[in-house]
Amino acid sequence: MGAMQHPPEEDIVLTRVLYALSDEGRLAIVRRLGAKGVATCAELEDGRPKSSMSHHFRVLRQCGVVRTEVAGTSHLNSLRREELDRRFPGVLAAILAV
Amino acid sequence: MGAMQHPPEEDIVLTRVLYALSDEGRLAIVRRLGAKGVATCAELEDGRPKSSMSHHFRVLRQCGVVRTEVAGTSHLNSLRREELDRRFPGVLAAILAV
DNA sequence: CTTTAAGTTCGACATTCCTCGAACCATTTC
DNA sequence: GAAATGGTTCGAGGAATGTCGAACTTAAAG
Repeated sequence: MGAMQHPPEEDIVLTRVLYALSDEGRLAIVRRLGAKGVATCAELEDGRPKSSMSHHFRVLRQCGVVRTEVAGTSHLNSLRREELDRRFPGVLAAILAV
Repeated sequence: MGAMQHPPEEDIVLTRVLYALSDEGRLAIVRRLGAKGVATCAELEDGRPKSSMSHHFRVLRQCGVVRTEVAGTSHLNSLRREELDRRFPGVLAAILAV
């Protein structure tokens, strides 16, 4: 199960990113991810069932906000900061700064 | 029909703003509004029917992105830049800069 | 090899949302 | 006053989304 679906940098669409971040739960995930740097799905679940978390991570992945690397049975998630900042300078930073 | 529904500055919620801007049509409206400063609904319709435009303007209004002042039969729309920038510094600017 | 842990996928249900026509309301204009 | 203008509101249809349980997959551990 190697390659998670990550859009290439140039295919990242602003409205999709904004949509992904318009969900409180997902924004919370992104904030904590921004603070921790890297985290597994399990570390960020907040009482929500695994299937819900998986859904949110997929949304974040498909829109290009999060990168997921498989490490054994765990998935290591991190923000695609550089790519996002090149494509939409300042957007993620401004949102995370709130 | 005086008072359009505008949330006070402190009630503006980031996720709602992001959601409002996650629609291509609405983001286009906001961009053109940012460029023109003030515009009536009719000026920004882009082939879409009036009811659709009205819907989008209401979404933008309710989340605090747009302010609408009634002037006769026309509605003058503008961005709530200062309020948004106080509440979420840099967010709107970064998005509009893309 | 069996069990366990970490996530994903599938399916169902409820909710929300977008789109657009039709009817409706003020305000200005003739 | 009547017609025209600029928007809003209502309602319906259809698409997308979030939530969550259940079953499944893969890798590590025993």
